[in-house]
Order: sequence, then C-alpha cells, then structure tokens
Amino acid sequence: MHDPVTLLSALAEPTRLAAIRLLWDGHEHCVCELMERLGASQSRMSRHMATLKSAGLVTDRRDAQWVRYRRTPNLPEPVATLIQAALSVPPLPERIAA
Amino acid sequence: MHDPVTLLSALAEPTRLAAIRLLWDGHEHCVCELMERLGASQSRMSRHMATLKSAGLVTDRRDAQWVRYRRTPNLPEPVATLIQAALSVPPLPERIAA
DNA sequence: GCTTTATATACGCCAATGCGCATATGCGGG
DNA sequence: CCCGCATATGCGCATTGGCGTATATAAAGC
Repeated sequence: MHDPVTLLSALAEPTRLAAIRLLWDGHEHCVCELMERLGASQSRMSRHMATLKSAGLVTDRRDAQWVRYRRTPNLPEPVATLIQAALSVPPLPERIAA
Repeated sequence: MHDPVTLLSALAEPTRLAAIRLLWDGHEHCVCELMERLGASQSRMSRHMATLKSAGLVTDRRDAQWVRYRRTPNLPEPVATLIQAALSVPPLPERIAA
C-alpha cells in the first residue's frame, strides 16, 4: 500500500530510517542482525520491521529460524526516489559544521 | 533545520502534505486561503503551517493583516527531491484502479 | 479608540505511537 | 519429545500529536 502519508510516516522514525538505510544495500538482513547493528531491542526491531513491511517498503522471507528482510523489489519510481532522497538528507551532525 | 526524520514527520500528515502541494506552485498563500481550499479550521491550519515552518520547508512574511507563506527558496537538493517525490506518489484512489 | 479581519497560541481532551516486559510461536537439533 | 534460538505479539504505560474551543495579538478602517 503506497499512499504517501503512510510511506512518509513509516520513514519518519530514526530506527526505521536507519533500518531502511541498511536494507537499501539490496541484500537480505535478519532481525537479529538489524537489532545488533542498530542497538535496538528484539521486540522493538521486530515491530519496526512490521511497520515497514505493512507500508510496502520491505518484504520478508522465512529462512529456517530466521526471517530475512529485504527491500521490496521494483518499487514504483516515485517511491524509490523518495527513499533515495530521504537517505541523502544529511542527519544534522553534518549540518552543524556548515 | 533539515534533519531527515523531522522533515519526514512534517510531511507525514494529510493536511500538511496538501498544503505543501499548494505551496509548491512557488507563489505566496495566506492562511485564510489555505484554510478554505483544504477545508481546515483556522487554528488547525495555523498550527500545521507552524510545523512546516519549523521544519524549514516554508517561510512566512507578514503582509498587513495577512501572513503569506511560501516554499523556502533554495532548499538543499535532496530535500527538494524528497518533496517532489512525495508529491508524485499517487494518493491511493489512483492505485485502486490499477 | 473601537470594530472587524487575520493569525497565533494556551488549555484540555482523546487517539495514536513507541516502548519494555512477558509470553507465544516457529524451527532445528539433540 | 524437549530445548534453545529467532521472531512475533499481547499488555500496560508514558509520550506525543492533532483537534476544538477560547483567548491573545496584530493590523486596517472608520
């Protein structure tokens, strides 16, 4: 479901945006990896991934005990552009120097 | 202040996104005009504009009894792209037909 | 000065969101 | 089977966000 407000809401949270940044390498990542790398608790990360999934930004796949998340392939062009742009906005630390 | 999460949060609300859409014609619009065109109450519209302003997306200017809002000129490229993309995502009605 | 028009803001309310904790569920291996 | 790892989810709580109502502020015209 790609309504713009849903999309923007899904991205408007630091942990979720960070997760998208990781997932945007095109590879699969399990929840446990994301937890570690983002310093989030298990339930927290799981729920954030559920949010991203229901916004249509990521898909998941069961692989044995793990659930592998990856970015949804073939996102509509405006959606892909939106995310690309969101990831390109410097996260403030950089702006302080300016 | 252009931190990505702030930016995305500011856009992740229907009335605010609609206001941005109107303001993105590059012209000035007073609150009363936005109220009418978006069917929002006075305080509601005023507050939403304050949010957009503090996110750095719009600027305001006092003109007699009115306050004229317009899009912030010379937004950083990723921010401009982000908004352009957000405005390009079809607002669901169109996706139902597909 | 007073009134009208335009906008902002304080206050209180309700709904939504994010979180931790505990528990359920799925799966593989002894 | 039972256990351990990985993930999801129910529950209660604290915080945040959007809203209406009422009030403050600002400017214009008489």
